[in-house]
Amino acid sequence: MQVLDDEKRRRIQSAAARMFASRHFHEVRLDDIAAEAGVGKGTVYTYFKSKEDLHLAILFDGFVALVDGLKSELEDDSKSPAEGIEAIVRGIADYAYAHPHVFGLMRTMEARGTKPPKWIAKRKELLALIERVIRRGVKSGEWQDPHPEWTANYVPAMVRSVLLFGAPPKNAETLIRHTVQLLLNGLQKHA
Amino acid sequence: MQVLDDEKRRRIQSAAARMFASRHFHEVRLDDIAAEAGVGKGTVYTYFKSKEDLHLAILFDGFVALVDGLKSELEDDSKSPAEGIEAIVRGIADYAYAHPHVFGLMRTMEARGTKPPKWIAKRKELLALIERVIRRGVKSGEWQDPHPEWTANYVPAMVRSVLLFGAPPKNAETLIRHTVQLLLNGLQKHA
Amino acid sequence: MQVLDDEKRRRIQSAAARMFASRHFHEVRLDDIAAEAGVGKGTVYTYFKSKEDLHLAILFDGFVALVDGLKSELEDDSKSPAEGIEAIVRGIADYAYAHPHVFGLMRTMEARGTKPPKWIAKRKELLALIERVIRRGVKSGEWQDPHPEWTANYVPAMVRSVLLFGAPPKNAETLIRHTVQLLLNGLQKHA
Amino acid sequence: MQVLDDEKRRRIQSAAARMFASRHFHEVRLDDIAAEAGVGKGTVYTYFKSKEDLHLAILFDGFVALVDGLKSELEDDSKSPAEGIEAIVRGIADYAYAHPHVFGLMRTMEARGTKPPKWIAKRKELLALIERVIRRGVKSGEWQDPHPEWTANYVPAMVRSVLLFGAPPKNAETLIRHTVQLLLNGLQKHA
DNA sequence: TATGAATGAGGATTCATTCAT
DNA sequence: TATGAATGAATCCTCATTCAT
Repeated sequence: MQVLDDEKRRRIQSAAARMFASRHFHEVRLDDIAAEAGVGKGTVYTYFKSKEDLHLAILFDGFVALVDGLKSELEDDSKSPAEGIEAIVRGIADYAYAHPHVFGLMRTMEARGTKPPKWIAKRKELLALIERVIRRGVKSGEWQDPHPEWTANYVPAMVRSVLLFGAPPKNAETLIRHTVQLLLNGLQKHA
Repeated sequence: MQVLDDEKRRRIQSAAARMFASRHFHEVRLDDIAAEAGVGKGTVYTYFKSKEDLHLAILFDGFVALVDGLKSELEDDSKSPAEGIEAIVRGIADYAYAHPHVFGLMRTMEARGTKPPKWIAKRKELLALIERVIRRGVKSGEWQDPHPEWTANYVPAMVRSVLLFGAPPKNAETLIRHTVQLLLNGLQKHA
Repeated sequence: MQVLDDEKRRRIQSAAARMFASRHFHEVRLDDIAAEAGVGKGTVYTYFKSKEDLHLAILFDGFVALVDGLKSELEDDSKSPAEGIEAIVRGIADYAYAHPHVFGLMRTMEARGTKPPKWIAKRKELLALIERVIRRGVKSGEWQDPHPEWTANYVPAMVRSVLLFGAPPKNAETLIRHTVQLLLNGLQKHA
Repeated sequence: MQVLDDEKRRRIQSAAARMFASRHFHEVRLDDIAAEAGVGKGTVYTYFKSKEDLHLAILFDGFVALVDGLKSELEDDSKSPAEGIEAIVRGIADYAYAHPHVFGLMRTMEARGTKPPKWIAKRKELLALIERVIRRGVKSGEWQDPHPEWTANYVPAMVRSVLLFGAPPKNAETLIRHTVQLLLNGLQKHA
C-alpha cells in the first residue's frame, strides 16, 4: 500500500514537473496536472497540500540535484578554489533563473513560519560546500577571509537580491561573472 | 478637452514594464499597473486594447532595443564574423529568456492574423543584420554559404525551437554556446 | 441659438431612436449614438441627463404618437364603441410590446418621484379618450358603466400587468383579443 | 462523488428561463440565475459554457416547442392548407418576436462554425412541415408550386429578414398577415 | 457649449480548493 | 483512498458618466 501510494505521488509530481518545465506556474492548471498524471483532481490534494506545495516539492528536488551535483563535483578538489566558487555561483544562478518562483515561495513559507527542515538541512549542506571551498583558498594562501562561514552565506544572498529587486533578469551569464568577480576580488589577499 | 497624451501612454507602459520585470504576467494585476502609473484602471484601456496588448508593446520595445543595439554594435565591422554571430545569438537568446511569454503572444497574433507590420519590419532588420555578418565571413574566405538569407532565418528559429519545445529553459549560456558552435561549424569552409 | 440647439437635440434623439429601434437598450452604446448623431459623447449629456433620459424622450414621442393617432382616429366617431375599444387596446399593446423598457422606466421615475408633467398630461389625454368611447357606448344603450372614468384607468393597467408579471410576452395579438373580450363582456348591458 | 445531474441542469435552465422571460439578456446577472437556481455561480459554468450558451439552450427548447407544437397541430390535416400556412407563419413570428436575440446568436454560431446538429435537425423538421402543407395545397388543386421544398425555405427567411433589417419590430400581427397574404397569393393557381 | 479622455462600478468568467459520494 | 461536481474569490474588461480644456 505504502509503495503504491509513493508511486502515485511520484507520478503526480513528475507529471507536474514536466508541465512546469515548459510553462509558468500560473499557466498550468491543476486539471492539466491531474490529467497528465492520470489521476483525479482531488487525488492531487491527497498527496499535496496545495498547488504551491506540489510546486515546492519539485523545486526542492531541483535544489537537491543542485547541491548534490556540486558536492560530487567538488569533493575531489580537482577544481581550484576560484573554479569552485564559479561552479557554485553558476549552479545557484542557473537554478534561480530556472525557478524564479522559488523566492516567492520562500517568502510565503517564512511568513507562515513553516520552512520545512529538509530545506534548511539542504541549505546547510550548500553553505558547508561553499565554506569548504573558501577555506581551501585561504589555506593555499591565495585568499584571506577571517569568517568563511559568513562569506558562504553571502553567495546565495547575492543572487537572490539581484533577482528579487534588481534589474530585469535578462542575462544569467552576466550576473554570474559579476558575482564571481566580486567574490574573487573580495577574497584576494592584498599586500 | 484632454488630449490623448503620448506622455501618459509612456507612463503606463513604463509602469507596467517595471512590474512585469520582476513578476510574471499573470501575477501582475491590471489594478496594480494602473495604480503604479497613477491613473484609473479604465485609462489603461484607453491606451492599450488589453493587458496582453500592453505587454506586447513592452516586448516590442525590448525587441527594438535588441535589434538596434546589435545594429550599432555591428555596423563598424570591428567584430569578426564569428564574434558577430555570437553577439547576435547571445542577444536573441537573452531576449527570449527574459520574455518567454513572447512566443505565446506571437502564436496568438499569428492565429488572429494580426502580427503588426512593425514587428515584421523589425524582424526583417534583424535578419538583414545576420545575413550581412554571414556575407562578411564568406567574402573574407573563412566561410562558405550559398544562401546566407536562408541561414539568417535559422538563427532566431533555433532559439525559439529550444525554448518552445525543448528542455526546461535553465541555462541560456549553454544554449548560446551550442547554437554558436553549430552555426560556426556549419559555415566553416571545408576542403 | 435656441433654434440651433433644438436642431441638435432632435438630431441626437432621432439617431438614438434609429438605434433603439433595432437593438435593445443595453446593446446600444452611448458612443454609438453620439457617432450616429455626429456629435461628441459629452454633448449628449448637454441635452439629456442620462442614457435613460434620452430613451425616455424617445418613448415619450412614441406615446404622443400613439395618443394623437388614436385621437384623430376616434374623433369623428366613425368607429363603433367596440371598435374604438379594440383600436385603443391594440394601440396600447403594440406600444407596450415595442417598448417593454418603458415600464421599468416608469417605476424608476415613480421611485424617484419625478414623473414629468408632460407624461401625466398625455396619459390624462389617453384616459379621456377611452372614457369618451365608453360613454358613447353607454349613451347608445349598448353598454352600462356607472364609472367610465374608472374603467378607463383599467385599460392601460391590464396590458401593463400582463407584460410586467405575466407569462413571457410572446404574442401581442392574443393579449389584445383577450383584453378586448374581457372589456366588452364587462361593459355589456345584461338583462 | 456527485454525479453530473440532469436534474440540476434542468433546474438551472428553468431558473434562467424564468428570468429571461421577464427581463432582457443583459439585465439578468449570472449571479441572479445562480441564486434563483439555488446553486453557486461556478456551478452554472459546469453545465453551460457561458451565459450565452445557457440562453441558447433555452431558445432551443422554445424552438422545439414551436416545431413539435406545429407538428401535432398539423398532422391530422384538419386545417386547410391556407390555415396551415397561417399557423406556421404565426408560430415562427411569435417565436421570433419573443426571442429577438436568437438571430444574433445564430450569426455568432455561424461565424464560429458551430451550429450544433440539433438545431439543424430541428430546422429540417420545420421545413418538412411547411413543405408538406404546401404539397397538400398543390394536390388539392388550390395551389401550384413546382418547388415546394424551396418555398418552405422562404418562410422562416421572410420573418427573419424583417426582424433583422426591417422596421422597428412593433407589431407581430401585421407582419404575420402580410407574410401570409404574400405567400397565399404567390401559391395561388392563376389561369 | 462641445469635446473626448479619464474614471470606476459592475458583471462575466476562471480556477484552486472543498466535500459529498 | 479516489473522484470530480460544487463553490466563490479573484480578476479582466466594458461602458455610462464626469470633467478638464
